[in-house]
Amino acid sequence: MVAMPHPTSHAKAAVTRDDVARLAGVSPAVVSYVVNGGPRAVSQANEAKVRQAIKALGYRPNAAARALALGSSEMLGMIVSDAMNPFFASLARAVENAAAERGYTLLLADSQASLRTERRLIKNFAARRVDGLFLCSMLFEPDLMDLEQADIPVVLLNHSTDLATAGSPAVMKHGAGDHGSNSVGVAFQDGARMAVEHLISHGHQHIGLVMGGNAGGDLDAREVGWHQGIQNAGLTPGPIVRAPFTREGGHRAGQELLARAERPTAVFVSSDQQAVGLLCALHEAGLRVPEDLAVFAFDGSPESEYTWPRLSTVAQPVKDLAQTALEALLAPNPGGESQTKIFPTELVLRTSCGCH
Amino acid sequence: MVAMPHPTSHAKAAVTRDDVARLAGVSPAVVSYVVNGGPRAVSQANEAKVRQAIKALGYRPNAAARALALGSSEMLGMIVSDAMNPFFASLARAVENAAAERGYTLLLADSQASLRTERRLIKNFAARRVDGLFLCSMLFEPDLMDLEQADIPVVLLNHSTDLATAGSPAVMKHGAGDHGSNSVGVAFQDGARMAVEHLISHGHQHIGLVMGGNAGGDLDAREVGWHQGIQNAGLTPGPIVRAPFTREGGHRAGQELLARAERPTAVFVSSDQQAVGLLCALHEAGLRVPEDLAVFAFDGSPESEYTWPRLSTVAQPVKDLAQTALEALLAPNPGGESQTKIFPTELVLRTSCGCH
DNA sequence: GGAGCTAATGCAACCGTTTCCCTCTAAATC
DNA sequence: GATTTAGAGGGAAACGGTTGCATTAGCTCC
Repeated sequence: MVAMPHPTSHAKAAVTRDDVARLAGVSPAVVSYVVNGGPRAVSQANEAKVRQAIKALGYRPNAAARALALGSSEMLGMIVSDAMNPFFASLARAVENAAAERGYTLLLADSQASLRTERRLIKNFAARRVDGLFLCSMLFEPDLMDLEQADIPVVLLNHSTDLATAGSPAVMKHGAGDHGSNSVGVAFQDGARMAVEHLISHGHQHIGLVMGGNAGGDLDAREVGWHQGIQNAGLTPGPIVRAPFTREGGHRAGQELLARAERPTAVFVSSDQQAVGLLCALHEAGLRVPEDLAVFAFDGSPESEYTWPRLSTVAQPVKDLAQTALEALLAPNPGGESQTKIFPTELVLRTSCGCH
Repeated sequence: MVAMPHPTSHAKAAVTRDDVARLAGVSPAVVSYVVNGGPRAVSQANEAKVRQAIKALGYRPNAAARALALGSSEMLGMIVSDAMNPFFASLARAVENAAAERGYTLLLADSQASLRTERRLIKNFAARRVDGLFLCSMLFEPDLMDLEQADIPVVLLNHSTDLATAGSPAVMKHGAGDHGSNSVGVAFQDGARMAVEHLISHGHQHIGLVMGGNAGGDLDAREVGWHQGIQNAGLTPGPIVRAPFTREGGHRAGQELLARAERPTAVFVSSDQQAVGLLCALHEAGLRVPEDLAVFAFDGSPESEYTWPRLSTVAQPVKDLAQTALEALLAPNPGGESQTKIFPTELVLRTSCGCH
């Protein structure tokens, strides 16, 4: 009787570079040169033999070994506070595409609005030696110790430390006083102000605000912009309702707004997602949008497009954001000083504000 | 003048296990034992010294080296066809949470409904030696060659190869004739049938269908269920409109539906996302939901909750799906034969169907 | 007091690549 | 024809962990 391999032992050892070398009749180094278009040239004859062996064996280089030797994982991390939010999802997609173009794999993680989770994820990414990290934190001063120690560059995405900046892509240089990481964002304040000005151009005099709360307790630039737009027009601010950055938050904000003694004729809402919830609450109360209450949202996420009515919103240039953030991450600034890049927003006029 | 380190040379080499060992005055092996609660015991005195050294140096084990030595990356991959779809986003979150509980990091990738991208991602995951892969492919027979060669287990998620199966979590054993990977899904057909039966219980006799198209060209089980529900009641099927699984697709489907000569009094829609677009089109045409046209959707994603009117939908048990898929991936079936686990769905009754 | 045991630890091989450095061959130059 | 030179390829040292095996010290038990 012939010795048979154990039936369940289908654990074929992975094909390694040495196997390829053996089959091709060359040294392991040559295989590496071929695979990477390596630092040294290889004769055409050998290159062909190697490629053939690779295909025959189904060889696939081990990324872990490569990362170890190279000191680079060719992975980038990204942490968002809510991956289920269509805006973050679209931002993540843009970043992933940009990264893929440069040969990087994006590790997307969702902190689920929890600081503990965020910290755990940062540690995890640091251990995995990602080559860089995009952070859409809720905190303005996230805990970057682990990253710094591991010497991993970070760019803060969608952070609005912006002070009134007008015009096109602004660049601000910071000193060493800052937390020392680059950040890329949009002009929250400008965008909000423009939205309010647009509502005013529709004749609204009494404009409320539905504002999400950030964990830091800092004043959100969108709120400042809203206020500014109203004051510039010599009007008095309408009611402010604070609620989480969720559909449910927006819904509750809507109910609360309607319970107030005096109802505004228009509201600016700090995110599309909240606006969706708000619209729902408005309809439930039998109100017409925009006739009884006009709505202007913020983000320009895909979900703003097919609500009822369709949401007018302040769109963030997601692709530019992603592209710029990637560049900032891959080419860390020379002087060691951190930069903040701020993009302008664009008004997307649909029906919820009264247009059309 | 004292020699100074070059100002830009802040490239502090990463702290390694050997550094820790040196500082703690023990051998590198002991450090490993402490970090992993390793295979061997360590004296309390030394453990304390090591932990202190780790903290002092900010040591963080290199995951690549660990993966290389261990032969396991402790990463799981997941590919979805559209990460911006709130349903997939919620599924991914559930999977990520389940994986994190077991110490795995989830690599989420978005094939963006492109087969070429899907193939590229699979190759990438195979190279990274993920310990397993969740696949929400659009194809019924995705190209798993790369995975098989790399001996990476796969589970197909949200695939509905289901033949009419009733009742609670069903398990079907397949022979070797199948593609040989496990799959976990929900009873699409049952769910759709239940939705139709519910619409019929509201008195509807003329029920249409808005159906997404899958790439495979196979008949979607939801369509079968819709048909079955109608036939069981002795009714004749309403119009069928086919459109992509997107909001825009749903919107166009709505316009097309209204352009038909005879309008149904209710529709079953194959996904929440399409239903959102459909609602928008209906409102634009001045129709009332559910009075003029009742709508029943499918998925139970978070976005169904705050539409106007709120969507009645067939909810998929996302958490169970994720949990089960993870277990199937981590504990590959013994006999080598693949299993298919199917979960029942649940009707979430809101207002779009006529309830409340 | 020596054999035998256990607990704690150190040594070194291995995981699969990348790449430096050296050797070897063959062609080009004088 | 000898010497230089470039082009190709091989050997082997990292990279930073894990872990089997050997070693040591400190016991107990006869």
